Amino acid sequence: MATRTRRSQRRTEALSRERIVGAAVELLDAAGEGGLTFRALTERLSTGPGAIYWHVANKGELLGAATDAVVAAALAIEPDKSPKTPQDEIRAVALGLFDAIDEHPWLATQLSTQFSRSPWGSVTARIFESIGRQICALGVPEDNWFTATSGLVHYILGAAGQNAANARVLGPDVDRTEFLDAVSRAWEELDPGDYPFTRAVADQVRDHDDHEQFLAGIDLVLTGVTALHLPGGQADTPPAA
Amino acid sequence: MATRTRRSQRRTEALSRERIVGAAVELLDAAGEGGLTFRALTERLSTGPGAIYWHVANKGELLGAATDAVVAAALAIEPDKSPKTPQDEIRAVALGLFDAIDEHPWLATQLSTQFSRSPWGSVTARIFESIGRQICALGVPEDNWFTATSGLVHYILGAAGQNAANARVLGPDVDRTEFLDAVSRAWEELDPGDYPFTRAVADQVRDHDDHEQFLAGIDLVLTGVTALHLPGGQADTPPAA
DNA sequence: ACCTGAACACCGTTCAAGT
DNA sequence: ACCTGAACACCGTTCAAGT
Repeated sequence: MATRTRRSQRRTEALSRERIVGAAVELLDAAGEGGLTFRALTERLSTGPGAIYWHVANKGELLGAATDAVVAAALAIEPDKSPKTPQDEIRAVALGLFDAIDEHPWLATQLSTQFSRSPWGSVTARIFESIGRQICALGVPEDNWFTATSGLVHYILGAAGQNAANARVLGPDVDRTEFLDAVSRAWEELDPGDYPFTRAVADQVRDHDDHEQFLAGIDLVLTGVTALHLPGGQADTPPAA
Repeated sequence: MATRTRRSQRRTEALSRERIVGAAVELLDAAGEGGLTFRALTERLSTGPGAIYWHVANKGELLGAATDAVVAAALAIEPDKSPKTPQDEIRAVALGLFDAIDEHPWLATQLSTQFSRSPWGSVTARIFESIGRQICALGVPEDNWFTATSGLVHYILGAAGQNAANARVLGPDVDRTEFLDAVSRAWEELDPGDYPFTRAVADQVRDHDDHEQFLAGIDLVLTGVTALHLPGGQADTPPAA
């Protein structure tokens, strides 16, 4: 408690939507979803709630704007190292999102919510589009475009979100290997009768690299995507009888 | 407004954790995450907040218990029609979750949260385990068990969640095809320069069957899972150069 | 046009007190 | 052991009033 937040704000600096969104991101980063409060926001910006409501419709819109800002920055990084395969392009976008969610764990929930509330609005549309284009470039037949793209996006968001959540379960400074060790031990103590699989998989958790694990999942889905339209593989012909 | 909730409660019936969880599920179903309130709960059960806190530690625990109850019911349905392939088994579990989330949309957020907060606790562990066993039965090499299983689980939760959210975007009685039509049209009106892919995929959205689409995604991942360990396919050997 | 800040209707949670 | 209900510290949001 009594954590001094910076008072550096020149109170003369004009209030703007951007400044509000920036402060919102800072609060979310510092204390998660619960940290974004109109009281905290007014204190940090040294104004009253009315001032904020003049620039922003409500808390929901503010959350959306914060999400937009962070994701847009993450997707914009990519410079133009020209010759890349569609797979590499997909991995780059996926890793960009993975790292953004890792830095801003609140993004995971927010993106899922926003993605489902209005898929064609704002950021989520850009994510869908950028993955979709590569699916298309991969030579996937048009019938499978939608399935393949949304499959990938769901995996990316889900896996990245879980990783971020794992990272924050304990304090920010807990040793990663120490934490994974604890998880692994917890799994190993499960009832052997009820959880044989989870127990067997326990040490795979212990020493896995986050990025590697994440990319392995991407490749898994990509393998499925490309295998589907090879001779003998149709969407309606499941992988085995 | 002024929606009459049932007053049928015999006030003499003893308060119990089960009865509280049951009421919580009803409130969540009726009005979503925001509908679960200690005031609403006390009214429905005709008690005070103190009584509820005697049976339940806090709101988080109550949400967890509600999630547990609903998912356990969904996974328990499966009778023993004996001979099934692992794929069929996976599809059955996936569809069970899909339908449960469709009936109780709040489950999506809740499961993701719970899944990441403590993967080894309660329901999420059971989901992971039941999918994992089939992955194992599929002959996937042990190295890929964890990746394959969590990939599938993420897809299932993500896709089911999005479907449920879509279903509730408009009122519960809006025609499905009418809604999909609106989405499709919205996509078609996107900027052709920025969103060529999304526009191209717009009519695939218009006439898709939810279950079919969902299962196609499952098969896509399953194809990847099984293809990985065929001759020539290793986890570290991405689907194309 | 932009900002102030008191006020409103909520929320989760606690706790002395009852039975 | 189980329940009551007033009270506390918080929310998001509004709005008359100022500049």
